[in-house]
Amino acid sequence: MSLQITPAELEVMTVLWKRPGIGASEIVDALERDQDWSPRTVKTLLSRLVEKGALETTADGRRYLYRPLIDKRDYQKKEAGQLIDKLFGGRAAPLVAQLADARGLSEDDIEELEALLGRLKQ
Amino acid sequence: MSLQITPAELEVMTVLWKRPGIGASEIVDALERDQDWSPRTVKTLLSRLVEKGALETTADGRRYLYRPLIDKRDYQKKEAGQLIDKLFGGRAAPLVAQLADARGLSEDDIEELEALLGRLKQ
DNA sequence: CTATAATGACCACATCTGTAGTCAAAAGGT
DNA sequence: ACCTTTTGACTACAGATGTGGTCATTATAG
Repeated sequence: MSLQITPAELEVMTVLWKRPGIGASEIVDALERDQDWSPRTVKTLLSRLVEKGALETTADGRRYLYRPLIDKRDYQKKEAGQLIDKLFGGRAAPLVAQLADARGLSEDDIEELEALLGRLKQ
Repeated sequence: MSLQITPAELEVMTVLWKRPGIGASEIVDALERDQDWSPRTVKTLLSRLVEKGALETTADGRRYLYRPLIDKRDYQKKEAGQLIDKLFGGRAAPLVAQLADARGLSEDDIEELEALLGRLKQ
């Protein structure tokens, strides 16, 4: 069940998580700003994602509309879990410590985390 | 400068971060418990890591001792940063929220995070 | 209607990764 | 002094990945 999504494919998923149900050309446009990919490349990534079961297509005239079949939150959870297991001994706190050290936490981050911790303590 | 370390290679790095300066056979032994790799496979990973500049070797008689050239903390920071940039819009708080949701935070985690936040607020 | 543009299907290809085999030199047991 | 074992060097090879081309069909602008 753990379909492997490569970094390049993730860029495509990110676009579709934001705007599910768009066609290939819109995806190409959306990616043009960040990536320097030919439309062919994006098409290939789309095909592979469909093949993998990460996207579904619905016909819309002569073209397809694409929609994610995997949930963004689920994917985030899986990736975050893998990271802390592989690199942080399965503990969340050291991860946050490294992040704080590497790039600092904004006031907002700190507040948000405090609120989160408050909620977790019931 | 951003030398790419693959998941398999990371297993080797993890052993060497824990016990820098050991030889190939010790590394093979250490990995035998978790991975099911032939000694040949481990050797290949070691060669590639040396080639990439992630490890250095020092001769010890007819064999090599291996030592990490990249710092574990730096690597952790880089990976954590990449994860939140790619998947969490660069914000730490949502990452922690997902982790909490996916696997829960222990009492210890919560305490540690609170202490960390306290320190960050000066 | 006809030339052009857009779209999907299929194909190509170098590099990276996982996973190991072969070989030769050196070290050690007997 | 040999045979075996250990170790490093070199080689192999399939599948994944990044990157993009060709072709045929269909829609669209004149």
